[in-house]
Amino acid sequence: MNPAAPRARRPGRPPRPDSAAMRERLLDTATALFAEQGVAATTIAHIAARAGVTPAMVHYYFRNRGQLIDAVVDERLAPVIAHVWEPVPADDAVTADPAAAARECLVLVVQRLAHSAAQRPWLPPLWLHEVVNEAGQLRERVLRHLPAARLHRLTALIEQGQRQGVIRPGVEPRLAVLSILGLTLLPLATANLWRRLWPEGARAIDADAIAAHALAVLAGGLFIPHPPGAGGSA
Amino acid sequence: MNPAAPRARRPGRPPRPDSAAMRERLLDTATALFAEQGVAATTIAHIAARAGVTPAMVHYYFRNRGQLIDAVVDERLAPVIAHVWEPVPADDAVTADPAAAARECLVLVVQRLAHSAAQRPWLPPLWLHEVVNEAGQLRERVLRHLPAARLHRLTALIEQGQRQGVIRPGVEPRLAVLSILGLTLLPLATANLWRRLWPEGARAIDADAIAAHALAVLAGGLFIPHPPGAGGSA
Amino acid sequence: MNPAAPRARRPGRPPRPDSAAMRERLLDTATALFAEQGVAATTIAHIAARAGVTPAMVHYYFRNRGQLIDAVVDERLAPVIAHVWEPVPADDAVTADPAAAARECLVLVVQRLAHSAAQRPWLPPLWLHEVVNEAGQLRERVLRHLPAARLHRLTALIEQGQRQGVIRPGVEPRLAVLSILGLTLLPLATANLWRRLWPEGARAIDADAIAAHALAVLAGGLFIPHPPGAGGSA
Amino acid sequence: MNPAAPRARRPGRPPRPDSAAMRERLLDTATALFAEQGVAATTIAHIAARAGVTPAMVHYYFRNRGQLIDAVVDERLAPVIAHVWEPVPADDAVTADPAAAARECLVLVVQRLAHSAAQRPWLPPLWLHEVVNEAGQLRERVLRHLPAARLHRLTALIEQGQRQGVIRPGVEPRLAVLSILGLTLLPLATANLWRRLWPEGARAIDADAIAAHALAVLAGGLFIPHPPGAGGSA
DNA sequence: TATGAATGAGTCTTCATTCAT
DNA sequence: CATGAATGAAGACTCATTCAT
Repeated sequence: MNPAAPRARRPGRPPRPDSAAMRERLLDTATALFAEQGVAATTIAHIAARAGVTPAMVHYYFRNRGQLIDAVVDERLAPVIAHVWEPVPADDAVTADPAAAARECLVLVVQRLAHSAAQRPWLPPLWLHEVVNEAGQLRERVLRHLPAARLHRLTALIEQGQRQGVIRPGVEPRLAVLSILGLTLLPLATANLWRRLWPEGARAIDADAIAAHALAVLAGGLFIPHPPGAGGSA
Repeated sequence: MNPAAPRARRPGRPPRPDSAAMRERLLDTATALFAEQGVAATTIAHIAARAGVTPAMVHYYFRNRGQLIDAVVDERLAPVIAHVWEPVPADDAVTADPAAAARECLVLVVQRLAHSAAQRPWLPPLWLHEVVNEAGQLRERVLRHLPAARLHRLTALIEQGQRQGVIRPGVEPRLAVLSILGLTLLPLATANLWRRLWPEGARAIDADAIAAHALAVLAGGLFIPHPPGAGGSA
Repeated sequence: MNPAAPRARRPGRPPRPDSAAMRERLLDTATALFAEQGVAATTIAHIAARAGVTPAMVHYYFRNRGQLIDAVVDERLAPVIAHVWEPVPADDAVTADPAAAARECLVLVVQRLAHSAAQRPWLPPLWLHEVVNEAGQLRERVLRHLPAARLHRLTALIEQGQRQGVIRPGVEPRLAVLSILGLTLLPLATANLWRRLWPEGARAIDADAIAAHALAVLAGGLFIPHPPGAGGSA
Repeated sequence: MNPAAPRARRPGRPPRPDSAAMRERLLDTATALFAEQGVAATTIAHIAARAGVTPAMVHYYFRNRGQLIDAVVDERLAPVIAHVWEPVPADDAVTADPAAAARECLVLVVQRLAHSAAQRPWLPPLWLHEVVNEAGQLRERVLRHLPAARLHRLTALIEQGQRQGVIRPGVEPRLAVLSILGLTLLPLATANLWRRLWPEGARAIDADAIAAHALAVLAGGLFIPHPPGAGGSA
């Protein structure tokens, strides 16, 4: 992350900056721009300009636009996805207390998500872009990297907990995963947008705060049940 | 060099009825395509082709790309935004039971959101696009239409409720609005994407189901507090 | 053929020169350049420049390079091919004197070929290019326009004549068609090249001379049989 | 600014044996590709790829594209041209029977041509390409290697024969050379193209067959003069 | 009201070529 | 001897926009 260094060189001819490093740099630049502007709106020339190289060089490292996008997915997005969902077991082992297991996964996933996003500012916007945009250029490529087994597992845990009566009946288990994403990625992606709506002086809302809020809502909702006897919600 | 001048219609007199209908048609087409493909990826030619007219005609009705986008925001997005948040009072009147008021607003907003989205499939994707995309072409224009006062009001209600001890302490009031959006728009926008992940036969997840789930989570979280009377969650 | 006219206009904005005429002009220009430089070496920009328009306009009339090439084949080459070979009957009717019929066809075809080439200087080079170049960009497209039935017919006539003993035994009927082309197109295509090899003052070799020479050779070869009555040659 | 200077090998000393072999290999590859695809359509990268080396290496052996083309002409085409026309004497010695001399040359030239082409499949297409293409990249370079004296000599022989009344009057002496080329190179270059037009089973037309046919036509034309007393042809 | 014709600017991509190693 | 890295120039093609009709 020392963007100045490579460019501070004499205009003449910079020393060969170790090919692999250049590749990584281009990949970082592309990922960041994809997140900032959207994939469709990001041209090769943009990426090259920000990385301080010629457009032809981007083609030199990534034969064409499609392969550049592939590389971003495979080498940037996929690893994070794998990391975030890793706490959810992929197998179908029977569990005595599925709700407890689910809650545990949930906490870890949300924390990893928030942590990853804090380090990789491109993650939330890029994800929302692709999850959302029907014609998103990363969508199909990202889908191949979704840990379907783990997502199913988490859904199943919640379903079982619901049958045991420890997961709220109004909850739709299949939406649980989306709720996690919605409660974390959307705030993370728009943090500096919504900040405008509140007085500047206010305490900032960082990734930890977002994770805490998401976990609080997921765990117990916004409202505290009416003291004695009263049920939960609408 | 004021390119609009020579052919500008006088502002008062709208084109004849047919013409107005055509305008609406183009606007609908543009909105739909923006939602499907993203604004950046949608060309004037696309819109014209789908509407069965020439590209030149799109320019005839909307002097240029920018004004077309403006029109989409002003005449399609803005009204829905206004409608959805209308249940939240814009004034700062003091309320005895802010949490109850918040809960009421919340229910209505989520329902209106789900209902609007059910009728306007372009709403969720378009919204997520703009909220998210740092350089989204609708972003700034949409921001001008956000009912800041109402959003502040809802936030304030929750804040007050929290001070009264009836809103869960872990909750960050300023994220409440985002939680609403995240729990509804994300599932709505990706309904047919996530559907792929679950067996086909399963009960479909429609707008009502999404609203119900969102409300359940917002109201009481996923989990039912263990022993009767005991506190909520972590 | 008044290339100056359309371009003599004020640089400002030429009147709309009747779209169909413009298309023809571009087609002519493309055909000429293809013949002069080869298809592969002719860029859209070349064509546009020579026609005095912008490259974008060539794309306006011919969606892309492929369709431009198609148009050249379909609207320029194909008609000439059809015209040249029209004298050869396409059917398989039995003929009493096949050699006489063949000779008749041959004369007409060579004359039409020479005549067409005289009017369309692009014909010989373009043809040789495509017939020859294994990867010629017109090749496959031209092949679809070859009057296979007529070519077969001419071959058959010569074969029959050969069986009757009135066509020289050394002749390979299937090469007859190629001999026609070789004896006419090659000289036609290279007229101004070979001209350099001979003194300038000499009598020019025009299309008629080439046709006459080709017919003489085809009919009786270069040499006159030695003694009256004796056989032909080696 | 003489880019060649810094690395130019001294002209005298060739690189070591291996290196010379590589040069030959590259030359062969280039020649073959030029014939297959045309010079304009053949990139350095193509040549390198087929030869299994890097594009940079092609530049290493042939400073630039132009010199590679020069080498192809000088080291591949020129020797064949010289060999083919060698039977025609270059001097202007007086001959008693010019027609007989011409016929002798003709037979040898056609045979050498066919034989050379059989061994070097690139010869006919490459030749036709260059002879034909007004802007052919080999044209000017090949012209310098044409044995003008010999071609003139052959033309002169035929002219003399014609004055002696033993060469058919319809024949144009200056087209004789072209007739030779047209009757051999065109069939040779398009053998496998025209093959498609005839039933697969038929006897193949190889270089010998083409030579025989060409000689038959050149010697006596297609048709056998009408038996008694009759003159030649049309 | 509507559109066909036309274009400048910009996109992705390829290619010949150079140079340090 | 050989090549990976890098680039300027150019090619095909697209697009928003204009304008005369």
